[in-house]
Amino acid sequence: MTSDSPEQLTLLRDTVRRSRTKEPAPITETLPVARVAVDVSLPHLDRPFDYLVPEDMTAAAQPGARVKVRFAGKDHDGFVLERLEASDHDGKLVRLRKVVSPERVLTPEIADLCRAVADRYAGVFADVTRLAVPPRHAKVEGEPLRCDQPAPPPVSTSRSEWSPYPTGFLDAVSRGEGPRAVWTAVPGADWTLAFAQAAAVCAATGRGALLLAPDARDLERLAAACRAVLGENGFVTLSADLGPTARYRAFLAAARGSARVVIGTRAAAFAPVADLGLVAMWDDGDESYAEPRAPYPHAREVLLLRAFRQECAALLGGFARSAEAAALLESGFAHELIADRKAIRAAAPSVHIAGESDIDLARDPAARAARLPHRAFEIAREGLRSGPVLVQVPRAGYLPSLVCQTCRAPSRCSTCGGTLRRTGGSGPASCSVCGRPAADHRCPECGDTRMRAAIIGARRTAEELGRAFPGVVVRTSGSDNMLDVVPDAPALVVSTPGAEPVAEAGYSAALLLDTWLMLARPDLRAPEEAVRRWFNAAALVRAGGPVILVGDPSALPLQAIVRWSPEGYAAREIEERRTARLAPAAKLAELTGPSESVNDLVTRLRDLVPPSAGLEVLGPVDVDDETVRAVVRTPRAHGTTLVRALKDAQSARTTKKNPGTVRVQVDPPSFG
DNA sequence: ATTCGGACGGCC
DNA sequence: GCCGTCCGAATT
Repeated sequence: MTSDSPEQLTLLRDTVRRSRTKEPAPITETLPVARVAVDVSLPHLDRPFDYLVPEDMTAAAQPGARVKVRFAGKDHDGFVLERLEASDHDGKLVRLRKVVSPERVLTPEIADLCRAVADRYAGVFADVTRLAVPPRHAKVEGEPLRCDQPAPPPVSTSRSEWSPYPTGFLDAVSRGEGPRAVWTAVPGADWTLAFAQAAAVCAATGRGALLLAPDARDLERLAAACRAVLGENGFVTLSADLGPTARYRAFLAAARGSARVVIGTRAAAFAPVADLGLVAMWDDGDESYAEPRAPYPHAREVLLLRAFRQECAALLGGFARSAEAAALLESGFAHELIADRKAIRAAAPSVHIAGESDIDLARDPAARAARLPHRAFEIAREGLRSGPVLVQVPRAGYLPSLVCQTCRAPSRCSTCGGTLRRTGGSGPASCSVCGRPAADHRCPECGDTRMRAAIIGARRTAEELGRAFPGVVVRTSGSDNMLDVVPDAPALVVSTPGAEPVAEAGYSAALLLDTWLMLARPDLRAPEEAVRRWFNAAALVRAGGPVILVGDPSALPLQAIVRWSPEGYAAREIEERRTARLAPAAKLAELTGPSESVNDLVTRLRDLVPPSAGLEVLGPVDVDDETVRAVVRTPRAHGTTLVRALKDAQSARTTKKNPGTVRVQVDPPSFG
């Protein structure tokens, strides 16, 4: 056993003496105050608190560091926001209990962003930081830093995915400016390559880029494009389904500035990219961008807040256009980035509508069972000669429609011909179009009066198609078994919306079945959502290839696809939202909770919002036995007033300890 | 006199 | 939300 050195003994004696006599470590002399965001999600405590920094913590307790502090008699986590000479707090300050890690995980830019997001959604800072900063994994912090990447290879402009579009946006990015654009991609475009190239242009100016994809599969494709354009080490992927360890590792790589380009899904909207020059998002209408945890921020809004605050470039890309994106164009916040009509027409598929009534006329019984009109059947057969054919089928359980018990012909309303459905479980059947109850239904094909739920789903459709096209390979892709890519060979690819694999050389044709089912969902956004999914599916078809939409030829959402006019549809959609006074034309919030609590909040809100803001209260209506929901709204121009008042009303409730909690959801992603 | 509980105010 | 304190009422 070796004896301790004199220095160690002195240090040990000093520490022992201090702990025995409870003598505290002295407070540091330089910037002795730490302003801390304490992890409490109470609205009335949603502000920083000041603590004293002991000498031995001063090096580690830098802005962004995770700390433990005593708050209201309990230990809480928190983040150092800044270090100060002195506090403006009148009472006496307490010291930090410890610095959990010196890693600066909540950088000043992200702290500023979290505050802005909290304010935008009437939420609290602590809730947002929980979304922005992943849980710590101590082991990862000790790992050696990944070596710095070589400069990204220059982008070859000749093979640029951006060649069909005006050059203004990328030119501005390359000059280090912050242009903001809504990019409507030409059908068939490889957006992943376009995103990677835009990131490369940004990275070449020495700034960072953040690219978001809606789901893991698209993210993997984006990663492949980034590998090709930026190199293996030219970017880092950040996504919740990496698992906690890998996620924290990727997060740290960004926070430490060793990754200039970050790609990811929803949660990566908060990624601490150093010196941010570009934020980009593909298909902003995809519902997976909506965060399900309080305060329910949408990744699109998070990116736009970032772009605005850091004056960086922003790009919202898609084959379709969301109403929100259209609103950004209207307000002048962003400009349109779109190819000329000629280029679009040259790249677009040839889209036609086949009426549902044609299904009954289909000669082939197998085609009829698969709900294929004769024309769709012909198109598929023709398409199968030269490559894969995509068949999009709405997910099972969208709406249970009814078919004849024996012959499986769709059961139709005797008055208007609409499809029959059962509204609740085993309730009476009624028409989904005119609502009349189907009292004395009789099948026109076989005379049977009995009906049963149509099994609508990709698997069943695949079976029926297999029978209709004997000898043809049938593949299915759905949320549970997603195909990423299909080879350039004849096959029927049956997919639920959003799960469509890309085809190596494009699909030779596509059939979009049961379009009415997607339009009939009881959500005011159903048409916009359906249109987005049809554009996304149809964009996978080769230029000029046939696309058949099975549905009502007079329906405007279907006609938008035929004319390939995402911008026209979005403009019309936003006009409708304006007349209906819905988001984004109005500012709207949903208040959910116990009846008394919601009523209390609404009463307070009425007191806090000046009459000039034009507050409207709809409801409350019962959700279940315990819960009610009210909707409040103002014209968009008074949105900030409404949201601030919601936060103040919530604060007043928690200060006064009024019972019950009310969930406040600003701009709910679905409505109706 | 002592203990218990419920309401209330503050949280650095 | 949680803790500490204060006050009144019940308990010995």
